[in-house]
Amino acid sequence: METETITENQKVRVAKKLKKMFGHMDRREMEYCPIRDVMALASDKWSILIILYLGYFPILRFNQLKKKVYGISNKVLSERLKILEADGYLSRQMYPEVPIRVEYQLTTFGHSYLLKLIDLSEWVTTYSDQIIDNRKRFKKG
Amino acid sequence: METETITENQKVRVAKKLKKMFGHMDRREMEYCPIRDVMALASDKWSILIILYLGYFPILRFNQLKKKVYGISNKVLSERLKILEADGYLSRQMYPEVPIRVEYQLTTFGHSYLLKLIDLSEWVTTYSDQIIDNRKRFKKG
DNA sequence: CCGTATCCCGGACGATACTG
DNA sequence: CAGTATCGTCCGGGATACGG
Repeated sequence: METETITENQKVRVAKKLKKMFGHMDRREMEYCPIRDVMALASDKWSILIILYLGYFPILRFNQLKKKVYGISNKVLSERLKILEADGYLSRQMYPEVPIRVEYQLTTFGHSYLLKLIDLSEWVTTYSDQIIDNRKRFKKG
Repeated sequence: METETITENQKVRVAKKLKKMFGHMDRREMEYCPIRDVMALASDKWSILIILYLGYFPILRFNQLKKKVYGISNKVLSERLKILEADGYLSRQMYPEVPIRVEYQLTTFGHSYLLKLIDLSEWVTTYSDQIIDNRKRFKKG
């Protein structure tokens, strides 16, 4: 399992993108930072899992999500859902039946984010064995 | 600023990828989860910023990084660097001069990860205004 | 200069109980 | 069923000082 080497062409494009991004970050320095204030809220382990599961199962209810996202507590799940809803990644539909029913699903915007998240997750799952291995070798030597 | 709609073709590819990923995650359920155990360690706000800065400035010393990654403390920076080094994203080169000099840079592996991270960060910076806006409207209504 | 060591605090998180 | 409320815990993370 070998990581592809980076071509010069890629390097140039990367440099350009970074330049643009850092320009963006500098301009509003101290005001707000997209990475800290936006990305961090949707790229923690819980949020990622929630979004991926909603990508896989288009509609999920609260307790279904709770079962899928193993180990999450009521409180944290409810908090995360509220944040993700507020930021526009997912929608919440409540049916005032008895017992009550609430359904969550990704918005169009959330689907767009899902694509990016899948790319990243794919990369990570592909290389996770290698990373675990790196970790072990680092510990030893 | 409109989010592109998702084509049927994309949906199918997404479903396939997710199926593969979740299969991967289920198979080792309880043993370890790539998202939790690998991705989460390299996708928190500090790690992202460290890696992006090392993408922009190929070589950085400890205190240079500390200045760039605004607000990070000695302790956290040193912890994150150790994790990122252990997992293979970056290398640490020490020159036993007086005063000592230590240089950090991305490995080839780290560059490969950087590409994915840039994609995500680009998406986020592109839509961050919209997200902030979503957030405000949610608060009001 | 590059960190580690220490101390301390606030906030994140888990568990549980409870309500509409 | 879908959460909220409450409480206790724990640890991430900030500040400072110091050692190699």
